[in-house]
Amino acid sequence: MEPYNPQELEPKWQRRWEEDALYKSSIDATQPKFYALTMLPYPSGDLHIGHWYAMTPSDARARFKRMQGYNVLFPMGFDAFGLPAENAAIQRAIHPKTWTLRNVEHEREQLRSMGAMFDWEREAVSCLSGYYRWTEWLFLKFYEMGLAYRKKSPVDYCPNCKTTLAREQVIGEERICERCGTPVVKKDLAQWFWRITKYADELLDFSTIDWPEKIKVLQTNWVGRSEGAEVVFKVAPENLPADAKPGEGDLVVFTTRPDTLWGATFMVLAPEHPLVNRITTASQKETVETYQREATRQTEIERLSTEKEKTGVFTGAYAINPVNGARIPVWVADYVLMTYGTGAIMAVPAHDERDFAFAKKFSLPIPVVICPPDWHGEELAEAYHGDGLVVNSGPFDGVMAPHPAVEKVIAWLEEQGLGKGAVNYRLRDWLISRQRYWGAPIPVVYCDQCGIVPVPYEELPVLLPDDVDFMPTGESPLKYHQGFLNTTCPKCGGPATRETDTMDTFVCSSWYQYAYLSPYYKEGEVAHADSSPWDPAELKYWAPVDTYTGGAEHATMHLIYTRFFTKALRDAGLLDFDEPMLQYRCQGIILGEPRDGDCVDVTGHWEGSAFLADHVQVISFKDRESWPAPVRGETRVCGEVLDRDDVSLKVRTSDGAEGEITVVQVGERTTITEPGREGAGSMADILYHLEVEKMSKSKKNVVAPDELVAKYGADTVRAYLMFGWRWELGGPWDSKGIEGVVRWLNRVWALVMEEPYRRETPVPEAERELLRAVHTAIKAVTEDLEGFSFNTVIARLMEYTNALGKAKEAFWGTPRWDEAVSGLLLLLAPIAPHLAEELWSRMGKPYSVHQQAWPTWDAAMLVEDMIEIPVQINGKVRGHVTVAADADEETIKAAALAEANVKATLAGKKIVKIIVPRGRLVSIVVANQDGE
RNA sequence: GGGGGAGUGUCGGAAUUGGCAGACGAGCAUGACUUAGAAUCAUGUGCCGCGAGGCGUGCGGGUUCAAGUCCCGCCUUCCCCACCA
Repeated sequence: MEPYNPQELEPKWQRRWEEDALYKSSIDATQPKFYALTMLPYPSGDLHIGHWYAMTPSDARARFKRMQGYNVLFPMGFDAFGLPAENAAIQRAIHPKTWTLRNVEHEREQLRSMGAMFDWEREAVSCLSGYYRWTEWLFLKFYEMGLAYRKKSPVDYCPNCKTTLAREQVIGEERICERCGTPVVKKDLAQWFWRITKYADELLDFSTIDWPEKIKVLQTNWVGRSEGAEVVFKVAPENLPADAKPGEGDLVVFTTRPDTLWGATFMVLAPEHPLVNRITTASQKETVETYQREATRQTEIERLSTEKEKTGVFTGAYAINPVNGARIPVWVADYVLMTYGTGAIMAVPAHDERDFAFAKKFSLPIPVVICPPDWHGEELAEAYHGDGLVVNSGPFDGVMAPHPAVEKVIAWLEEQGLGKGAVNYRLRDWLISRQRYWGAPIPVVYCDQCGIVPVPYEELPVLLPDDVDFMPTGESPLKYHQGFLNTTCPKCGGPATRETDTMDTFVCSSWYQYAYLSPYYKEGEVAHADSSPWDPAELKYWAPVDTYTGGAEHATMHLIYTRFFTKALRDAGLLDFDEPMLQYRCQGIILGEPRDGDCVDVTGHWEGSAFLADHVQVISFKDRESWPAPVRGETRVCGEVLDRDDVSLKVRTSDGAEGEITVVQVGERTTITEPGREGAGSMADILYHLEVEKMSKSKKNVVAPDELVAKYGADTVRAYLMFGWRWELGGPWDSKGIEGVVRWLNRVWALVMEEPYRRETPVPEAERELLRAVHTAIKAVTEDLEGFSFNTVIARLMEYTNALGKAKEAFWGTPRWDEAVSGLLLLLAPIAPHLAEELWSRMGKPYSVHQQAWPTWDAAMLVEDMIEIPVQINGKVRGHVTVAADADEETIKAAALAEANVKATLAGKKIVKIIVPRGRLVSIVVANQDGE
């Protein structure tokens, strides 16, 4: 038999499919459309196994949909603007464009080797002017709509990336940069923002989309809507400066619990609150100013202190509680944030834990909660949980809190003119300015006469100049490019300067799903305000995306931005739906495989507790069988490397769980050799012991898909990535597990290619069984592909392959066999497209397997004639009986009671009842003779 | 502190949504074919026990004829948010 040779047949079919434009997608009104999309890669130079893990199941599903009769669009492109290109330019004197396009070229080839059904005619690369002129166009549109504005404010700045970041791109408590992990600092800068907050409420509505619960929760928390009231407290008149304007003393606070207003005993302002300096009394001035300075510095330094002891100072001023006229002190404290609510709070120490802690520390009044004497246990318990009846609150005593007390108090505040119902969000407007070169220019000009002037639509694109000098500091070269910088004002014709900031790359990827529909639309033609960035006919047919797949790490970045974009584009009249992706599913992450370290055999001598090495001999972890036994001797140390840095090795110098560890110092004069390796080795080449960790180049635990494809073929890699893990969870790579898939695909090959040595005569029962296996497989594979359960898809296909292996001797050469094997190949086509195509053609079937209809199952074929059902006695299985599948309950009961082991177990027991649920199981309940 | 995942053999993971726990693989063991190995094929493989049998889905309760699955109370772990008023 000719062996299965994926290295030969995969490129062959890839060429054929391309020649025949098999995956070209075009509008066809007679067919239902299906827009399948998977997140596009950033062209960093090499696709890693994670890209394959994300993309191949998505491809399999797109292929499945196509066979089901949908007109499928499955495009691919590159998110090609971004910092790494610019850093490469600085480090290696290569232009970002050259670097990027070279990487695109390479990754495109890698993607082709996957054998995916990407429609390359629709490829879009975001750094090309044909693409980014529409990104600029959209900026102008948003500006026109009032969705883009420029504002000076304290913003997050990454000192390493040398640029500002959006709130979403600052991660965690350490407030580190999403890209490089450097802690960000605050800077006061004039920046461009997009008014995503306008859509805050709409972003909370997921009712029309099928997205994972996890992502919906993440986005909901990110938007952080809270309902409550704004209440106006007035600063005591004597604390206001003489030049105070009317209304200046109004201190607006936001609270979610207006029903606790009567319990407010003091107020707290954020240190940055504008009123602080106006109301602080002369005697408190110095204290307050010192505190403000410290608070500013605190936000700039890392705020890592886990012990968050409350700090604050008294302003000397008082305010009047509007609901009861109480005169309460106004404090300044950094636990109140200027960026949330109004930067001022009323403090209710009886109700709020933080207020309580603050009041206690500074001896501020804490009112005692008084329970009415007639409260019972239940009411007290509720009060303990924050629920209860309102007390000491004027007109609201006796009302149930928090509801309906909150609503009643809000209505009352509005009636009295003291406040109003209000909603607050955690979501901030999206800061899109980046102080870097490699991004889409912000199409705006600054004129001394006219101020901010948008570049006219007709003048787009504002091109990134190629002839720029990159600074080692990373500072944008656009600032020094006179040709780019100096321009004339489109309004008055006078001299003006261009905006040198570029847009966040997340802007480019916020609309790429529409860019694919007609890439670089109308390139070379002049655009106008009423143009469209895409072909309206394509949009009408394909959009929105039906199924989107990609990493969950984008939950509060790309995935929220693109929803915002779609809503804004809808309001601009550019499209007529509300959500970009109707269904979204996310995959997990493939982590590095745990491994032993290399073994080192070191000669040297001891100096104190450290062993100084003269010579290090490395024995690779791959040759574990030939490792010498661990040693810790006077002049020799030997064992597995557990860890490594530039100058030392941690070596495990004893067997067993305890693991004695010896530190080996490696100096200038130490020589390192490895058998089979030319020349002197270096510390960086020594592999150290790894637990499960993320893949990274420095740990040398990266799995390269190209190598796997070269060794096993793309179909095997595809199938293994679908089989090895629950797709949505991911997990550590297992280099042995792939062998199971190799064996399977070889069995599939042999199934079609190898005549059986032995023949059997088919019996009718075997034929029914074969048919049942076909239809069972069709049903399971169809349902599991639909439900993104890729690992069980493969398991079911393996089972089916095994069943065919058993049937082969009896059915080889018969129409039944042909039918059964064809079924397997059709089900296999989305998973292993090359192998399926090859075997399909070798069976003499018409090209192409990918243009065949997906098989359907017949429910009648799934029914078995005889079934084996378990018999339980008091919940334990005591035997099995085989009965006709359609046997009635009485027949089944009789069969069960006649079964030998059941009979034996029942001896001397009294049957209480017998249950036969759905005819699939017999459950007998017995009691002992003595009635127990 | 708040929110959301996850916890099943040695490992990856299955379990018509309450119905025989461990599908499908990996690994391991034994056997066949080989001078030998690799490959392949066959068989076995949750744990304890020679056996009958008992015990088993993070832990403790509960509901039920029947619980990995439902309810109550915990533990561990990962992720997100966090002086958010």
